[in-house]
Amino acid sequence: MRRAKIPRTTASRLPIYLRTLSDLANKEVEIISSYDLAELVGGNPARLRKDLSYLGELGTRGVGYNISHLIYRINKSLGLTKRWSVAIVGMGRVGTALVHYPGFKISSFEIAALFDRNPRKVGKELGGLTIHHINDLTKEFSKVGGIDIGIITTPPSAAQEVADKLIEAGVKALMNFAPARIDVPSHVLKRQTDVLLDLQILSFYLAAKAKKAS
Amino acid sequence: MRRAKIPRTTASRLPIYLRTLSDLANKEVEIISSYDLAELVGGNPARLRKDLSYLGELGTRGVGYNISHLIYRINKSLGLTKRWSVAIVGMGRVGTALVHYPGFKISSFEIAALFDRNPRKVGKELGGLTIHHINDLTKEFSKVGGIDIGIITTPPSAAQEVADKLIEAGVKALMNFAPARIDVPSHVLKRQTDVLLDLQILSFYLAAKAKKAS
DNA sequence: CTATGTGAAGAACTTCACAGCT
DNA sequence: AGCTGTGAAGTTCTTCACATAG
Repeated sequence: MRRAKIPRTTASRLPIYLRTLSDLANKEVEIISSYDLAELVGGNPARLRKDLSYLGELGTRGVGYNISHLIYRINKSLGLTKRWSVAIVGMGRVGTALVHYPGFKISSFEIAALFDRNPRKVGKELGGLTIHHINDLTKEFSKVGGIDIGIITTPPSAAQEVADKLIEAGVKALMNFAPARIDVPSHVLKRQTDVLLDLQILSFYLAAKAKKAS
Repeated sequence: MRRAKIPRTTASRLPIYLRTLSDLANKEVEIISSYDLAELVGGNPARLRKDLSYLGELGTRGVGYNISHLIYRINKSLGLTKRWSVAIVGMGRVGTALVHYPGFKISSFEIAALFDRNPRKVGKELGGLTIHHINDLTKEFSKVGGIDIGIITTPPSAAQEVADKLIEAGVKALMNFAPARIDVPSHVLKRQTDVLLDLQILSFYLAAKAKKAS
């Protein structure tokens, strides 16, 4: 009865499907075919159907997919029916931008604690939360009943140290915005985000295209 | 004489190699083996060698790779020997954070123009640049001699409109930070960045692990 | 007749394992 | 002897094409 496990490539596309489907739901669309949805998300309809088939038989032959049902099932597969607690460390411009990111409000992710090393920032309020000192990480974590995900928005030089502290305090996953590689034990999940790396990939394709044209 | 074209997966790893190699160069390391470098970037040494082999025969058998030579060649393959002009549209928290991101200073990307729609922001200075009104996009572009890459940091509702304007003004690539899908003609490159999508992917693996443990 | 679900074919990527240089 | 470069094997992902269901 249990389905084969979801491939990594599929998992990374599910959030994109989810966003597009939510947009459609807001426009009161109820049903969509794999062809139309593939067009919207950019991809091949067969791949889309196969992706969705990993979650179960969600469509109706001859008709298409019921959007709200699809949203429900993707949410479930992504583990978004649970609420995840998030802590942000580093209240510079990036950390502050994250706190004010409106997307969080309607998401499954709840920003539950903020930290910084700078004594001038500690004690200040931001988005309804008080900024605490990094050294109080463990203490504050237990106050809010544990943190699932740590987001690192410190300067690169502090990233590894902060990662170690977050892991010691019990986070299960890290999202690193600092432009520095961090090492984590294998039981901790990690994702790295960096504008510069993304721009460099763009540059690669830009340069390739320029060369082909010449 | 010409090498086979570089696979997409390789292209997306080259920036990571580049960062690690630069760190090593700063520590005065001169030579590294595929084994040691693979360990640092996280990956299989054979894959690393194959990746690098697409750029040419860069190593010395029995010895390893010369780091500064490798940096030079990766830079070249990524098109980073050229300078790319970047415009940022949307001077909210994310746009502002980008302007102050120190990584740009030593990169091949030069922020050449800033735009916003809000009349209260237009005319202000930010990181040595004046913020212009979106309607002056084309005018300002020609002043700075053209823009290669447009970065969108507006609210989602404005993203498509801004994308259209940027493309009309001649950008060849877009990087979209707004949590909205944008449509671009096939001759324009596009990359999407969104914390929420990344967190949802993390959530998927977190949930999968939790299920396995139970 | 329409659109899904999916084996099977095909393409892309990874890893192995060893020949080939230094 | 040591480490790269790379065919070949192995794995994963994508796309095709059609049986199947409504």
